[in-house]
Amino acid sequence: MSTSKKLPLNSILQGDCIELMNSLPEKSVDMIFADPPYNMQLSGELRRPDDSHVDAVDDHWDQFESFAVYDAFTEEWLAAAQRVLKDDGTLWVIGSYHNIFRVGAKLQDLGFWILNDVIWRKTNPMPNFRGTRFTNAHETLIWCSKDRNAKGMTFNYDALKVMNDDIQMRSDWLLPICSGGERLKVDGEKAHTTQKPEALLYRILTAATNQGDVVLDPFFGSGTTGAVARKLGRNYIGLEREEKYIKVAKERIRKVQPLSPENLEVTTSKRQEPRVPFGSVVERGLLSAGQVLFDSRKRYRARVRADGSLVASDISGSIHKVGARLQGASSCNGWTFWHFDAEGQSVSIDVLRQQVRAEMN
Amino acid sequence: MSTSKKLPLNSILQGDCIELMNSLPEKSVDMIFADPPYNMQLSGELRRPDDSHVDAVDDHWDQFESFAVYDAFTEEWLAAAQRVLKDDGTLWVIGSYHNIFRVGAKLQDLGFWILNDVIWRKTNPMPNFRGTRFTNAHETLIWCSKDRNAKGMTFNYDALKVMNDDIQMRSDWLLPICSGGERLKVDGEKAHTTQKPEALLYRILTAATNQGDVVLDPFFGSGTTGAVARKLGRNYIGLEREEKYIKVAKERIRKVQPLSPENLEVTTSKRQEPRVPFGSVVERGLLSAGQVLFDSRKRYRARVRADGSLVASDISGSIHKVGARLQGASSCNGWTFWHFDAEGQSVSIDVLRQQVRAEMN
DNA sequence: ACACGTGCTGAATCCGGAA
DNA sequence: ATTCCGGATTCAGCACGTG
Repeated sequence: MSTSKKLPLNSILQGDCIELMNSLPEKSVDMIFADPPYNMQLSGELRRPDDSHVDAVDDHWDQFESFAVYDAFTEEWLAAAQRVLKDDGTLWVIGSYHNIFRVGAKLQDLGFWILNDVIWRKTNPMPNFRGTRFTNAHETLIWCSKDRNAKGMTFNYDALKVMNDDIQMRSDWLLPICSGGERLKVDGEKAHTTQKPEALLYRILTAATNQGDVVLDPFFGSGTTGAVARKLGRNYIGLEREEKYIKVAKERIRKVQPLSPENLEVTTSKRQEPRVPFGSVVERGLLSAGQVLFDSRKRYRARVRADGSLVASDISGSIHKVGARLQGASSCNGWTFWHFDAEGQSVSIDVLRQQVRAEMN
Repeated sequence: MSTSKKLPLNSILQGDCIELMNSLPEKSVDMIFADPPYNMQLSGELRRPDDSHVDAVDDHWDQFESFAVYDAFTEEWLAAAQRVLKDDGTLWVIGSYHNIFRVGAKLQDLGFWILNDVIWRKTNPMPNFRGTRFTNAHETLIWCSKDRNAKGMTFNYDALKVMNDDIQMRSDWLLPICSGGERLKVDGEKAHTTQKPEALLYRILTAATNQGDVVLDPFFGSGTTGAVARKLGRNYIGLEREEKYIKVAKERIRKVQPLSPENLEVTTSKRQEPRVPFGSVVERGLLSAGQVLFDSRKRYRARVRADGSLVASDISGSIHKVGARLQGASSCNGWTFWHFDAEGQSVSIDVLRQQVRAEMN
């Protein structure tokens, strides 16, 4: 399967994603994250109860003549994706009820093998303003391997478990939508109508790739995949048709500070009986990997890693475990033991736990 | 459209659901809940970490030769369902990633119009024993109308909102799986491998049907739909091939104590209250022509004319139109916008509407 | 500095009956 | 089938301005 073509790592290629994927060497990428057009079929405008206007996704790239046209498009890009994927690679697709059933059926038809469907539950979805439906509060992701018999796909089970309070990570993920400072703007307007939150890609890349892996995003848009890939020490290849999105994405990714390799080490195998409800704080960016924690008397120090584990000299593990080991104690409540520096102030990480709980209600 | 056939209300018909649906009069049922075979493609047996055997769904009725066979089956039962459904009826289907994408695509192809997809999040899902996937912690439901232009579907928005602490019900529902005393047993073994929890049907029937409605379940199984329908004062029709399930279901439903009608009344929408024209308020002398109305902040004024229209400077028209025009809004609820002076107190004219309604019954 | 209120916004298939 | 119009309808998060 070797090929003379070299992969255009950490760059964005402009053009049609199907042609571009077909121009890349086959079996060359470790993971594909795809956020294709949803083919929303909106009719008329929508207003909030306060009579303000809802800025809908009515971009030309989301318009298809019929299901048949959308299906043909879906089949083409999925087939191209299957070709460039390594035999042990995986594909992630995100969508809503408008398109995800069609995408899911088509990828099964092509021989992809579904590993999980994952629900992104939004903490802050747009309500149903007319009171005629349930709040459309989630989107669906499909995670699949190249075919039924594929082996060796990356799944960092233990890292995800640590990120989730030492409980096996479920198929429903609660995360906020992309808003506030994270939302890219150009001249005060949304740079892209459907920018995804970095926390979502953070979890996906942590779960299904390793350092140095190649991640392809055929619908690159504002470049969330690239930004998170760079932060997490993965290589990205972005495909995008529109010049304006490429410009925004390049600028965005340039500003990303990659985490250092030692902070990217995640829990790989059986851990030593830890109790860790700390991963979501890191995932949500309330603390970042590399941050140094210390106890209230500043006798001990430890460093945060990407999966929410701590490292101090030759010890690593959950916030509880490391706290206990350092003190020579049999147990320790890491939440109250560890502190971080916030503008000169020593603040307990328990404050962050409150914050996450508040968000999760 | 009329037919001489009478509906077999509150009974279970034995046989093939497609034939049976086609034998029922068309446009005759208000809602269909369908829990079709998931077509799980299991290979080999599954064991827990303690080496105990997992009792998997390996029933003969869940086996299909290929996606094509499953799709053909899906198309047939969906088409039959579409036929028996009233024009303002809705269909609910539940499935997992094994089948739901195929079902969703097919129902879109048949012209059903998706209203929501709903995620049933399980509080107590079976873990992934191998540590190779995310915990498969949810199932997906699709709620759809008969076609894109369907109108008048039942959705008890206000009732659901009250059920959810006065916050609009979201598309993700957290409910336990069916276990414990609710789980039907025969000779100590599960009576049916995929029995659904009554709480799930309770929410669905409360949301999308009214008392006295006819609910059809083409894959009746152990009869959860029938049990909850009876409890909630809905009529059910169950279709089931297997004698053993019918026996269990009949016995189960017989034991159900229906709730009394007054306990079944749910919060209703303002939309369902009788319309009162503003003119009748004037007609009845609750307000008289010449009276001056104003908004709550007293920024706008208008005068009532004899026919129930308002005048403000050069604008005249209904209470709604004048309110909208004055504010520069696209619409306005005149009933809540306008106030009048009653002995120094500012009173909403909506009070007068209530008065008329009270007099009307 | 901190509390509080106001305003804006987010992948949305978002009304129904009478004329 | 199309138009008109009465009148019902929103949650969480963040930015910003005021006290």
